[in-house]
Amino acid sequence: MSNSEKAISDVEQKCADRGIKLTRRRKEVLRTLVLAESALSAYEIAERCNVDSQDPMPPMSVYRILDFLRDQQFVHRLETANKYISCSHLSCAHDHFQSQFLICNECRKVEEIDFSSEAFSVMEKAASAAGFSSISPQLEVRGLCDSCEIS
Amino acid sequence: MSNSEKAISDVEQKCADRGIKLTRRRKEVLRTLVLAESALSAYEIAERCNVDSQDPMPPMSVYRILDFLRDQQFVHRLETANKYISCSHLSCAHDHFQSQFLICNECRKVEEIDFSSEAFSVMEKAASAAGFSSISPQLEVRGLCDSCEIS
DNA sequence: ACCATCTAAGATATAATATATCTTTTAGGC
DNA sequence: GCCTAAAAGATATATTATATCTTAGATGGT
Repeated sequence: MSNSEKAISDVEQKCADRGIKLTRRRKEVLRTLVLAESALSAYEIAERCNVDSQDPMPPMSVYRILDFLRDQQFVHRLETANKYISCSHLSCAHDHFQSQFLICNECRKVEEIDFSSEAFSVMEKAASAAGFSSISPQLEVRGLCDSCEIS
Repeated sequence: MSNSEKAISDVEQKCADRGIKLTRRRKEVLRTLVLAESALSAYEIAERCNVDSQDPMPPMSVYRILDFLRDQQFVHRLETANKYISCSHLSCAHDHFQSQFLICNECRKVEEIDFSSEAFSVMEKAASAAGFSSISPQLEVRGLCDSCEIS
């Protein structure tokens, strides 16, 4: 089984465990994101679902389904890009509340990484000094990936 | 002179130094942002310019003017909010290439702060381990400001 | 198996944010 | 005053997103 199909069946299992349904439509959206080489907009997801498919996926359904998948942490929204990406931990057993993204400004490649807790606490300290707390663990950092840096 | 008017006249001076023009329209947009209690969308800026003004400011002009003001670092775009905010260093003599924002998820208050270079290098290290470099110094961190945290 | 109920999906309208492009006006240099 | 370049105006349209109402499908109780 491919990594992608494994991820999807792992999600299916998690849904069963949680007593929720990974319907055909939800699976279509999830699969599209798992197979995508980059983050996609909701309308791009709809388009891709509609290649080789009778029964078109309306963009509005994509939004509804993305809400569901995001609630379940199967999908993340990149706030700085207005795009969506599948979680890179679909097959992990543990919960992961952190999600830090590195986004290449050139080729739009996205890496989901885990900052050290040290890095996070440095941020929390800076925030707290400015009167902020309950800092969200989602962080989006833009830069250049190695291949784009060279060229 | 109020702080706001001082900021605007300092910008005027900087423009003169740089050989560029802070036109009446540009000043209107800048003043709106300097006076704003929070970040504003381009359309909100246009609306506010149009209160008590003959000669309406079209939203499309706001976008053009925002491009100019952002090029000059007088204004920043909050990528996670699709809104614009005046730079908090309008009256500073030094350049400031860093801009980190703390955004309150509750009341939308925004603080522009300077992370320590230590904090930044921790981030750079994590990024570099994942194959990213040339990390942008703009960072948007969401959380709760002190007053919203209490309530 | 039938119906009641609840959830998901479909359909439609419209809001909010943003870009592209072409024309007109304005400001400055000569 | 005239020419040029920059700024502003005007218009069309693309992109992202929310709201709402209706229909279909799955689930559970009897």
